[in-house]
Amino acid sequence: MARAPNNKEIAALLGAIADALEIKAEDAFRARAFRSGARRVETAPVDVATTVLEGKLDSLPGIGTRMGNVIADYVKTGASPQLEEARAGIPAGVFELLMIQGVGTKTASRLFNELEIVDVDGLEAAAKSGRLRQLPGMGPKKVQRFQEEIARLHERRGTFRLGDALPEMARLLGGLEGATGVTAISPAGPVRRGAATVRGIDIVLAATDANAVAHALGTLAATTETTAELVRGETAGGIPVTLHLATPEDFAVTLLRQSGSAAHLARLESIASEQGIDFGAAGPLRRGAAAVRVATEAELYEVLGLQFVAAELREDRGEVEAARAGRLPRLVELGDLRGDLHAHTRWSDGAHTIAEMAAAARRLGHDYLVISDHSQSLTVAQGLTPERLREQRLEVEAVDAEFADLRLFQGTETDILTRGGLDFEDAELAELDWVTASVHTAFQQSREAMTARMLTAIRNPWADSIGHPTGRLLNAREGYELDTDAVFAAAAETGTAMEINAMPDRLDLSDELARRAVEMGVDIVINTDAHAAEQLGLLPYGVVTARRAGITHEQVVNTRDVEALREWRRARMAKAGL
DNA sequence: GCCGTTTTCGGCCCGACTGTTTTCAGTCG
Repeated sequence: MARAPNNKEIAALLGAIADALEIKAEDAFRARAFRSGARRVETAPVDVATTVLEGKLDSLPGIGTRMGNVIADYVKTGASPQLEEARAGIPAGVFELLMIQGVGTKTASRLFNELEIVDVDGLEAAAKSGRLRQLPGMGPKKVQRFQEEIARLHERRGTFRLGDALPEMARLLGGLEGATGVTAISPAGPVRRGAATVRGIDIVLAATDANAVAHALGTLAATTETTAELVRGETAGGIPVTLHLATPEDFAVTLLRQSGSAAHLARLESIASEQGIDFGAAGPLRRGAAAVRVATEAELYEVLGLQFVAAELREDRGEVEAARAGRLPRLVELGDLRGDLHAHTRWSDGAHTIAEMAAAARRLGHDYLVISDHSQSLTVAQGLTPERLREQRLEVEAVDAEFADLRLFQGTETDILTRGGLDFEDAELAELDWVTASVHTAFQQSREAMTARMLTAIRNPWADSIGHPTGRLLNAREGYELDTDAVFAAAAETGTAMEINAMPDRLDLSDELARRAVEMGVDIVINTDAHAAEQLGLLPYGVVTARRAGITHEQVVNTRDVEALREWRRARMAKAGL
């Protein structure tokens, strides 16, 4: 590991050891110690790697000498002999079973020990054959749920989150741009379009020498194939990489072709053919025998009689028609955002202090930052009681006074309770500058119950916005069942904003739901939900999602400056009768 | 494995929810 693992990664290690120990079921208390250690590390108010290396274990309750050594080994070498030891004797596929929602270590252990199931495929077969029902406690609903979950697992096999692919893309671009003979380089494919999950990384290069490019890629990733037109490889994290080579003359058209999507390109092709232009599979566009040369993608769209279509829009969701009619809007850009309305601190489950978060927001050039820690019902995140909320206000005000050019506001990310109530009294909410309301519990409620719960929250006059409205975790958990149209209709009526949560493991609202929301007249907020200072820098993921939804800066509440933001809120409250 | 001692062992233990039960086991945030 090039850099020291962060708390989340260390927590994942301790959790993985706990998994292995629980599956072995030899010493439940030892397993529990690792489990609680993982939890403590995840919510530790300090950088655990540093703390352990400095020998300051005393400041980490639940982490003793032995677990300290586990962490130290991992931090120093990037590997964990203790994890290997704990896993010894259990097939790797058994741990894959834990990725299925509803399968914990107890079930995985029984599947392995009693049914000799060693991987997801084995579980699928046992579910299908009915053999699974032999296990006591394994009723029809569980079997059906497992089958649904396995189907989802198959779907996302080979897909990677944008949050994992984009940093790799940036690293590759940096390493390739100086390679011999490379005169132009650009991101392409679904990563360029900002898709929430992708199957690979595509890059287009104007380059003369495929072998030189392959050599350069070899220093950055494992190269697997080289031809005159492309070089393939795979990153250390297993993400397939394709480098598409073009001549300098054909760079723009190759970039367009390799940026996709297939559906968007098919629409362009048919427009081109109306004009007697052959799109072709490679090389320049042709009109009859003559090559149609274009220097940029913008020129290419112009030749076709279209406005330039931003890469994020190229999904054939009406953008071609809009481009033809000259109706494409100017999409929201990162530079339009003036602040972040959703961030956590050590007061609940964040890693940094209010002052550290404020300093990071200032470095990003934000005009304002809302401190929005969890509310008391979320005990696992050390949510704030009304008393602690009042105490926190003093600290927010004190830190705010230290920053001349950043306004610090106190908000909350209040839980939406199971019946839709918020986790603070009206009088307490009235003291806050911004209220985000989010669902964190009882995800399994029926569609009707969840929709009613959400509508109640939206109609609460104190709720300014709904955080991560569907609760999805990319490649990990489906969102809860929800009638999103009913939710958006209510939000449009009350003026409650819907969040595009920029956390790369959420991107919630999705691009498609965000598009639907603005069509229905809902205002959008783009927030990071940062739990650490560096995560305040994740706003671009939210912006790209908003752009895919065709959203403009007017539709995003936090493109407003402090005064206009206050005005937006006053207007919303007035409408709510406050 | 951690902790706190009645100081080197013995106790440790989230709560809501679901599905399968008929009083509870397992999962999960």
